[in-house]
Amino acid sequence: MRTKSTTPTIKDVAAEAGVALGTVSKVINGLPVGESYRIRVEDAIRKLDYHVNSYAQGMKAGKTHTVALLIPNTQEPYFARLTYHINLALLKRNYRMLLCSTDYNQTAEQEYITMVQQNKVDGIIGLTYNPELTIAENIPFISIDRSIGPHVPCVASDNFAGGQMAAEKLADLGCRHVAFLRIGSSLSNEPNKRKAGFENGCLARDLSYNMKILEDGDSIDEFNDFLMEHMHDGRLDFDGLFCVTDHVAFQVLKMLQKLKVQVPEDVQVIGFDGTRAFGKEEYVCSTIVQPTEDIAEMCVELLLQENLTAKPPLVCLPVSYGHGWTTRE
Amino acid sequence: MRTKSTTPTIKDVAAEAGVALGTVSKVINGLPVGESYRIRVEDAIRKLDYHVNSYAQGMKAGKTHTVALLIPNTQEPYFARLTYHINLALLKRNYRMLLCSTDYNQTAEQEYITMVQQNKVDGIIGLTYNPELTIAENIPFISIDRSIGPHVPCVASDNFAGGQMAAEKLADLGCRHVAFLRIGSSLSNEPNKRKAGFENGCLARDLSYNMKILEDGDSIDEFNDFLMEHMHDGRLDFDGLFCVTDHVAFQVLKMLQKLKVQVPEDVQVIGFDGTRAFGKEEYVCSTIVQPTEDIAEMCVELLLQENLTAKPPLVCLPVSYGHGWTTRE
DNA sequence: GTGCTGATATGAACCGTTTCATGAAAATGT
DNA sequence: ACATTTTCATGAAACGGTTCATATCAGCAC
Repeated sequence: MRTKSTTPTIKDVAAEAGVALGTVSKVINGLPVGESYRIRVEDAIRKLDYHVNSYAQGMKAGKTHTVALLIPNTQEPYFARLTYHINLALLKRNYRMLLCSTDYNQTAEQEYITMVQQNKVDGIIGLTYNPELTIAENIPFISIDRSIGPHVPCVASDNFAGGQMAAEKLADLGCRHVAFLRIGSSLSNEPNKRKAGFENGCLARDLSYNMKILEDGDSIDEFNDFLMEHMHDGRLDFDGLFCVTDHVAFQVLKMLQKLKVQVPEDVQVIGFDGTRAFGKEEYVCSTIVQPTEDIAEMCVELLLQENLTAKPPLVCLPVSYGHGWTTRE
Repeated sequence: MRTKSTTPTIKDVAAEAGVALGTVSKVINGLPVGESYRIRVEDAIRKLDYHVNSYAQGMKAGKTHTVALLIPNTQEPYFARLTYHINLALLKRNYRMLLCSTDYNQTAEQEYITMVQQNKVDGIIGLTYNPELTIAENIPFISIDRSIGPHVPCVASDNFAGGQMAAEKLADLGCRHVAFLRIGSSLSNEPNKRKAGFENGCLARDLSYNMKILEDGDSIDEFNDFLMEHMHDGRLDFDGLFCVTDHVAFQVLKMLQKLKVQVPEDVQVIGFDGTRAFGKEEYVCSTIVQPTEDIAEMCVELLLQENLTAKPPLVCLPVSYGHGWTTRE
């Protein structure tokens, strides 16, 4: 009657196989071991249904095989998509993900960083607009969409090219007068380059353009005011519209509907992100699609790559055009 | 020149404060300790910026303070919402969440369970329709939306009441002839009770009703066929429609648009879940709202509650009606 | 001053791994 | 057959905490 009720340890395996602890460890880690030993150990592992305790492993190695993801939430489609792909990319490499939703709360963000220190994660992937975030130099950090400092690599879509692509697409679709609507953080960040790219594209394709730039605190209603200003005799004085995100596009489309402006007949609209209804249906509007999966892969790759030499400060990944109902063609 | 570059340990704190290891441990865990000792230790902790290594803690205690969430993905709105709230509920209790996206892959699901054993999580919260899932009895498991076995508690919305509520709401809104559209797993599960609830509500309110029940593999186009069958002279022969999920409602609304049926003038539509555009805007359609936050809290509560005595086999939480553009009023 | 009690600080042992110095056995050379 | 080298299994020590049996000491009674 000597049933060990506890989960088997490496010691139990060693006893069962009649070998030393170190030998079992080697088998587990795929290190060279005599064939007959290997077989005996493998049999014992099977017999006992042994699984390594990765926390004990981690404690010894000083590595936790865990990466924290710092992100405002997991409900907005872009964030949900990022979370999903980063999680997958990490699991693929046998890493765990510690999800830290910050809800744009800056205090929470800093607290998470501390918590993350307690949990001894191996690194952090963070999407944060907190300007005051301080990042201990000893923790590897990859930032998404915003350059935090020279020692922190930033991964983002090629937002400039995306803005340019939006302008060119509108030009291709026959627009002559276009507008750009933006709301977001005034902090220097990658998505802000969409504006410059768009301007660039407009100049290249000889489009006249207007802009309305809001900041995070501002009311979305100001876009409505902007639209009204540009209505003459029930018609807008532009025929193409580029919104900084699909979310903004969504809100503006509702305003346009109220104003009885037909989309895409009277004005064509392009958003940014590549948001799909229910995460899998068609695009909610015509859009510049962010390569979320590639961004996720790149973040994880950069974070986990061993040779720390020369991590690039900024990686821009190519975007593509996604057709939705808000443009013709 | 004896700078310890490594992170400080409890030993360093003890040395700094001039006390024993056990004393520091007690301070950390809030156990009674002489006032003068406590102060010295706390000063030392502050001075060294010490943080406990929770993995070492966990190894000794045999607890990992980690819970696995087994869920198909984090992109579909309902799943994203669940993920978010479960994560929050766990963080609140100082637990970590290991996110396991299964993408409906049954092999992956079972593999995750194994992986989860390796990682020695303290428990699992799972939303899975895998009928073959075997769950080791020694791992605490809480199932969402589906009863897996007598020893596994199931947490869900009150789906029966939700179906009933949909019927009653349609009746209140003036409908006389209604229909129910469902696609989903044929496995016995909680969401399937929406049908019975709806029937019940129809009978109570004297509504005549039709149903179209598909199974997971079936083509969504069959709903289109159903609609066509019920079109006479360009009008549907029912004036209220209940869809098993907002996602189905979304797809059916597109079909209705193509068929030139006006919503909500010709037919009013109610979905289920409480999906919001971009996770924060208005409901994408009129809907029975699942109390996601309560479900999350309940799962976590049930999973972590110490006294294992008498865990309820099924917990149903009340739903509510969420008004969207697809119903009048 | 002695003996007893209660309160509380101490540190060795342990949790489940990995690592590495040690030494035994096998392989090779002459 | 013996010396030398190579190979490789062994198990103690360490990782950073917690626990608990033991040691220390102050307070009190006589």
